Amino acid sequence: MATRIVKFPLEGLFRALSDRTRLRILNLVKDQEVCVCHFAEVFGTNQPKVSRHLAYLRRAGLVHARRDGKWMHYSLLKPASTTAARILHDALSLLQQDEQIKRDSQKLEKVCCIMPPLVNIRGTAGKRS
Amino acid sequence: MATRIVKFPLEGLFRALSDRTRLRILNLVKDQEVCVCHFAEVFGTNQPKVSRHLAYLRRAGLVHARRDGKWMHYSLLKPASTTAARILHDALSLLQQDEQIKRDSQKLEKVCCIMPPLVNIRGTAGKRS
DNA sequence: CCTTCATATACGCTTATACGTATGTATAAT
DNA sequence: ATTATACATACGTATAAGCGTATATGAAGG
Repeated sequence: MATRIVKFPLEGLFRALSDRTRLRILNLVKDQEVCVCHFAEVFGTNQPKVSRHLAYLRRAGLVHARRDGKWMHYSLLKPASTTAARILHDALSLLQQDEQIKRDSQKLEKVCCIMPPLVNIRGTAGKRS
Repeated sequence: MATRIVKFPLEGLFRALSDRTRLRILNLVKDQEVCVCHFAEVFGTNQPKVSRHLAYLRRAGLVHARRDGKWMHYSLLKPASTTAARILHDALSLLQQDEQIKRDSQKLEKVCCIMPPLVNIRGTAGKRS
């Protein structure tokens, strides 16, 4: 909890939403928990980049992190303010018109099916469901 | 028209809304035309700062500038996208809960009454203090 | 033309963002 | 205990924001 991002809720919310990667993340966690490796997989980018944006969103209070063994699962956290929540909701619904966002959603669907939390089905069978 | 700000509408909109001064400007032009000197007066800040943020909002397509002799009057320009327009509307309505924003609106009301566009009624009536 | 007023932009500076790469940390497996 | 995995953070760097001050531009008026 070192650095605080939002001094006044609204600027903070908008700044959090002013980055493409963060919008893409929020879109993926819109209605499901997603783990870090899946973001990186879907976006085709490196893990630290994803982690940094996730940390940003965490500090902004927009996502929640849940540890599950070695994995971290992120989910959407609705803002306390109902209007802020509405803005976020509107933003996410408007995003659905974007091609890249649509592709992301489709990719996530595939990736999640192919490898549940991750491709860790090592020795044992479906460790993860 | 030199620099373009918005590559993808949504990030651009959010970035435009991620600054306190710009939110304050948008609040004031929410339902009336306002000239530059009034922004500076209400915010108690210098004119270049206001002009720069107005230029930003102009490039982002959020405000419209109308020249009237020496004065420039700015007004709100609804985004083409209806959802973007809704986000902007929601943002502005949520802003009404902010104390500084409320004070701004009140100040503008006074300032506008005291000096129409500006103290430019020169020969005719009272100047301005 | 020269001045004044209203506004816009240029300049120099400081701070904030975003990034890739490298390293740290926590959990789990061997 | 050592190693591997999943993730977080530190570091260095490049670029963008935002600011105050100075200056340019454009409209009116003398």
